[in-house]
Amino acid sequence: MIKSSKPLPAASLHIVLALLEGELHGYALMRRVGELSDGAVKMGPGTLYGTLNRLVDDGLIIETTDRAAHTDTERRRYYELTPTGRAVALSELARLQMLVHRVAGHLAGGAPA
Amino acid sequence: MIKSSKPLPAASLHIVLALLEGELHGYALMRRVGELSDGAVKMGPGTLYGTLNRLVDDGLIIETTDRAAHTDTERRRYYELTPTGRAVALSELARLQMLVHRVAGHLAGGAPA
DNA sequence: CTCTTGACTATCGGAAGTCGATATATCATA
DNA sequence: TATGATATATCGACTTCCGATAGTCAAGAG
Repeated sequence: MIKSSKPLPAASLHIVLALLEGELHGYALMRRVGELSDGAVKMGPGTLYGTLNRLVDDGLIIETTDRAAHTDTERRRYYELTPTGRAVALSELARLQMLVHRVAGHLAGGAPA
Repeated sequence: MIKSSKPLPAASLHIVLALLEGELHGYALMRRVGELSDGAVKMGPGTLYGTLNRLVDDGLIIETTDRAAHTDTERRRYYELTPTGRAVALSELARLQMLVHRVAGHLAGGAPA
């Protein structure tokens, strides 16, 4: 099996998970990340924009140029997952699912792994 | 309403989740955290022991003195959750469950929350 | 007995990641 | 015109993470 790279840092993780639902711009991403955890996770601009650039550099997301082009007055920058980014997001999701399932399962029934 | 504090950093999170299953010593914790994610998360000693001390300082875990006392030759230091720590762990687990559920649900059917 | 290996705790320093404050600009509403 | 939400961006300080390193102890190999 292909050795998957290390888990994404928290901010990157939340961003790619949010982007599984479709392209978003930075500010919307900030809100969405908060919504997905009922406000438990609050990502400020300092974290957001730096992380966004890192994700672009790492090839996990790209800025969707079409959208930016198609309105003149648009300040928003939309981002979407690359195929790689999507794979990473799904892999991270699976990791979380497994973690949650195992811990919760252990609590419920004391069922062995 | 009790203002829930910020999400735990990754290492702390994994440690308290692992300790929901019962007390463990540092080295076992290292292994368990890896097991819970099929090796995806690898916590080295540098991360482990610093984090452990921070969690003790924050009152989320305590060293279980009884176990250490009851064998002479025991080098191991066992840790368990405090009531606060347990509450935090469960709250973090719930947060992850919600996140995973929402993202996965959206993928599956586009089903609304 | 000695040598190696694995269990186990521990610390250090640098790198990476996070956060709040701040800045700037647009737009809607009052 | 002034307030507040939208929207992007950067800075510096702080927190967190990680690999390397080090040391002790016990068990098994030679």
